[in-house]
Amino acid sequence: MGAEELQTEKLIKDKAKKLFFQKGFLNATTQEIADEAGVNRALIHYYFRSRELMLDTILNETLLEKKERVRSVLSSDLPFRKKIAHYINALVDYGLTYPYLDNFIISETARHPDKIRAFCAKVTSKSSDLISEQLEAEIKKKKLAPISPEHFMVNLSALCNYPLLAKSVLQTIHGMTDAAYRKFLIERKQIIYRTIFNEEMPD
Amino acid sequence: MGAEELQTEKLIKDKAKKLFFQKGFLNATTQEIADEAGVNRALIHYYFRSRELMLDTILNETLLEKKERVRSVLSSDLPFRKKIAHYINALVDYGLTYPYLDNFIISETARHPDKIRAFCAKVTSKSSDLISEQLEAEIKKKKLAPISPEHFMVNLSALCNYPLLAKSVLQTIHGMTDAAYRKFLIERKQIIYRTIFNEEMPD
DNA sequence: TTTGCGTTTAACAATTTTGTTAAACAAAAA
DNA sequence: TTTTTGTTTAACAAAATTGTTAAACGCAAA
Repeated sequence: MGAEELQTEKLIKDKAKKLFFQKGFLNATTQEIADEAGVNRALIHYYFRSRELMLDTILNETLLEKKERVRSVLSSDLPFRKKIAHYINALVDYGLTYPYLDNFIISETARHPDKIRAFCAKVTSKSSDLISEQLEAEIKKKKLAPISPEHFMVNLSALCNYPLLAKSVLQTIHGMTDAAYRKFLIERKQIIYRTIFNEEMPD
Repeated sequence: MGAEELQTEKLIKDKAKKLFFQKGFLNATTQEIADEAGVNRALIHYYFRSRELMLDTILNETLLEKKERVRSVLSSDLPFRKKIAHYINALVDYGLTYPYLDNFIISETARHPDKIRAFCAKVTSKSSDLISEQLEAEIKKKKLAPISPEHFMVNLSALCNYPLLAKSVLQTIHGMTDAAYRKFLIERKQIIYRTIFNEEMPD
């Protein structure tokens, strides 16, 4: 296998990720992907056999990458609030590169419910488990109002991910440029922390 | 025009809404819609001319309906916190019937950015405007930490809508049945209110 | 009854999209 | 140089999807 193979294979995957996860073109055709990568459409079948297998491949890669980032934050031995601050940062930053990733997963799993289990095993190693002990401790110390780990994590995911998903809509409603929306999302890191903890975010 | 026409036209629209907004089949074909409605596929073209025009129609209807519900809550003369409680209720309840509506809009607007303006004009009459005065008053009275109306509304939308969008994923991660997830969503109404206001939700 | 009109269907046509294959090509090995 | 191996392309085939049309159907009015 020459170096070219790895290059073009990666090129195709990168361009596909761009179309699906960055631009949100959930129905991008093999032709559009090939055009984006500047190669012949047949190459997609040469490297991945079928459109579906290519989707599985890039989703797999991306989920594993995201999972690794998230896991390393949540399983670190930082104090609880610092850990959550890092988590918010990681989630929003990752979302800035692939804002439509969740959207893709949602529509993909709606069509192929059988794939959900496999996907979920990759996306989150039940992140609520990773923080449940520390969360309970906080609650016991009366530093936080009682809340289940599940609701706590869903709150966090929602606050971080939704504004990324809904980018085009929110941006239009509030009349923001791309730059302004980016700034809005960065601002949100603090907002989210404050919403969860009712205090300023540490750095 | 006979009563039949209105019946089948509505039947087709209802079944299409079910496929797109309830089941999340973003790529449902005209054939699938026809099958779901138990009619010949050509009827879709008879009533709506093309697949795209039908999508525009059902999305229009649904957004207007949702907008009306939301607007009537936010423009009522209830006290602020009661109003927000109603809003959370309305949003989650509506989401329970059409969990994938946002998802549909997101992917549709990603493909056809020109349509965003039209959609947004229907979905929200800048809901942040409807509450900004009351919000500022709350903040001035020190009953709430300072936050912009935009961030406040995005927080609310995120907390309400994301768990609906991500239903299949969250349900699988936490191993919930449909009934359990529904219960989880109902619970969330209180959770969301508490997350925003740090106090129990009134009824 | 039959005429007319809106509704529904089946069959067809056109387009889009995916998947296949044989040949051209390039670079390294014999 | 020739061969081999892997890469890329163009052309073709097959399938899926949308859109069109003429005819059948059902029912109400003449």
